[in-house]
Amino acid sequence: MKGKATSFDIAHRAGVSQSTVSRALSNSPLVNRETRERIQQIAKELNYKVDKNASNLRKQRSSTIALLLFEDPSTDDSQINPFFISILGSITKACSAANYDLLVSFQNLTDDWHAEFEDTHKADGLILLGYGDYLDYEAKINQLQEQDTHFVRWGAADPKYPGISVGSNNFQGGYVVTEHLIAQGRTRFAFVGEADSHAPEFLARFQGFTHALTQANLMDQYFGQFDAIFTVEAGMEAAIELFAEGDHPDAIVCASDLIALGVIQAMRQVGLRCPEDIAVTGYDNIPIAAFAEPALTTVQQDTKAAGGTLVEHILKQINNESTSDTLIPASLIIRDSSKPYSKT
Amino acid sequence: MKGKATSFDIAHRAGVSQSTVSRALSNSPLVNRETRERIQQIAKELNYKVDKNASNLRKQRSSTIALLLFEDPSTDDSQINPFFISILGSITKACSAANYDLLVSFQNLTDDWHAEFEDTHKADGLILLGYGDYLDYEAKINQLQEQDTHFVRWGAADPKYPGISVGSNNFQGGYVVTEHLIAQGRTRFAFVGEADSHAPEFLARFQGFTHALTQANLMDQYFGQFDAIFTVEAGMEAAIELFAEGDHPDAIVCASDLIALGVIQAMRQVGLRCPEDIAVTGYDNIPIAAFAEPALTTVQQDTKAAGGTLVEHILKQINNESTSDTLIPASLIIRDSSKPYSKT
DNA sequence: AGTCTCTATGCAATTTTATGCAATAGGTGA
DNA sequence: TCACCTATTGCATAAAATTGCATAGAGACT
Repeated sequence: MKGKATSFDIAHRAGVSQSTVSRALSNSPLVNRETRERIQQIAKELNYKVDKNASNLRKQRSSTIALLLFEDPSTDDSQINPFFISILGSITKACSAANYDLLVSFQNLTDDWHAEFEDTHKADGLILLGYGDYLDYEAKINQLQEQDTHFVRWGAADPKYPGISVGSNNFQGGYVVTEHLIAQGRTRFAFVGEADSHAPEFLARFQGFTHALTQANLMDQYFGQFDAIFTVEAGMEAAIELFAEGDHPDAIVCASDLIALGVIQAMRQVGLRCPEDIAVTGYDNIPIAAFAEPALTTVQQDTKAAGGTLVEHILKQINNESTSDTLIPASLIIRDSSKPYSKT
Repeated sequence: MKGKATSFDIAHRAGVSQSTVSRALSNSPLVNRETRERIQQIAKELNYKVDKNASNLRKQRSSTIALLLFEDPSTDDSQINPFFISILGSITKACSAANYDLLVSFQNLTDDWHAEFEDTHKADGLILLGYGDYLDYEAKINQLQEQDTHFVRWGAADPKYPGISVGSNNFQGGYVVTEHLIAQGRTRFAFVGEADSHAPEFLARFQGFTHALTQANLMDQYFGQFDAIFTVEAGMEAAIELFAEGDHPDAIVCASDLIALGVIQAMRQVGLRCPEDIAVTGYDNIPIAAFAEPALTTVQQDTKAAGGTLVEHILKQINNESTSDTLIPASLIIRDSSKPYSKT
């Protein structure tokens, strides 16, 4: 047999028309059960698979969604934020559960990605993943909206950007972990992590943090906030800067696990013990967190729900159902690094 | 304007035929420069993009490659092997550099993925990523070969499987790290990591390890090999088993960084110091390795070259050029966890 | 018997682009 | 002037599937 079999080949063998084959293979009730089974049998024998391009062209939909991952161009491939990886896993699974394919693209920011996927009919919708704030990001999001492209952003709802977003409740996460430390008897707090509009996630965690302190009347003992991007290295540097002040806090809330590990590393270098001298908490619950020394108290984002919700929202948009911004609750994971004084 | 513009719309505006538009947009020398520029100008104004499905259908190729990631189904989404993630990054970049799209799919092993992509014309070729040894894996690889599907496997060349493979030189990696430890004065070695056909990568590292020991005449002092899958937890458990023997080695070569971190953790629990009592090495150079306590000596696989080479091989196959198995050299990264006795 | 209904199937149009072949125009050389 | 060449453009078709509409045949009811 030359080349792949087409629906015409099957039609010929089954002695029916090609349209009947098409219907039979999509389990249409319009075709008699016996005929349908016979056709499906022949299709199996010939190893027939429907041609996605022809099918998509006719149907004017691709059953594919595109995942665009925006990363700080300064970080190299191996430095991809572990949280995004985890969410990528759950997105692929949610897609395949819905019988959608997934196109993945790491964007560098110069491309005209805004038209690259839906306009070409490569994908029916876009998932935008990454920490916001890029060159032209806002302008391109606006253009997506104008073009009626289906898209969902990962991140907090933000009036600056149009369209729907799905995000983790970073405010609540920052709040509960701080509340936990307060309950453990800590009183003098510092926060390590950028807390400005360039990193809205970190900012929200910081705001949850200060909200908890304010509620507990601990703002008068507040030690300060120290910038750090999401790496171990940045955490170490920030901690060194923090300790340079002579005095030190008794609890450090970090905006990510990697930062926390860096902070603990720096503490070890200056002879401070965790949690005896300073309790330290992270954020993300990366695989290593449970096995760090000490085991790291952290906040876990529900990546499974995140991926599933993102896909769900995109599918709803494709089907012209309405959606709205969604916040996914985060959960506190208590380990040794936040143990109270009394336990030492 | 209703719907997206097609090449007919442009033809109409430009007062030429649709075929001329098609040629002009692909920069064909068959069309007059002035006409071509006029057409491209109009296309830009109308925000026209070629319909990928129609184009693919006509051309009978998709300019897409599919990445199939096989993972142990027992691990959850967040446990994806960091090495694969890193390679994923370089694959996406290599693809976009070659103007190919990338479909990503995490396979559970029951699907008939072997026909799911190229037979449907969703992709022109397949990259198979993951540790081998799955249900029906061999049978399906054979079927791919029979169907003349273009594919490249990640992993060592293995006569059991047909087709081309690209892999990291794990034998050499295991060899150089062991050689390094020997040069540091270590003599009594243990290996932690599975070393059987279920984990061919680990096995090759182990074989490089024993080769170095044999060459240095240290096999009579060989302490033993202890099974562990690639997690921190498995490393801890293996180490506990190892220490249960009463005696201990002075160097432990681990099959992955996470295992090594688990081993160091277990050492700390039984009061053994690294590197003073036992030198420990990892494999993969994950982001945390440089900041572990002590900083971990490890072997780095060149993921950038890996992704690029995988893509290159697939593209060659698609263009009917010949390719052959490729081994990518690994490089040793020396840090504190392998310091010699004398330094203590 | 005539008509009506219902089911199953076939026919033909449609989706958009790429491309082999034909055609046209304008110029050149004999 | 005719034949021919070259450069450009248009025509028609093919790629493989989906789907609205038409219709054949069977059975039912009047």
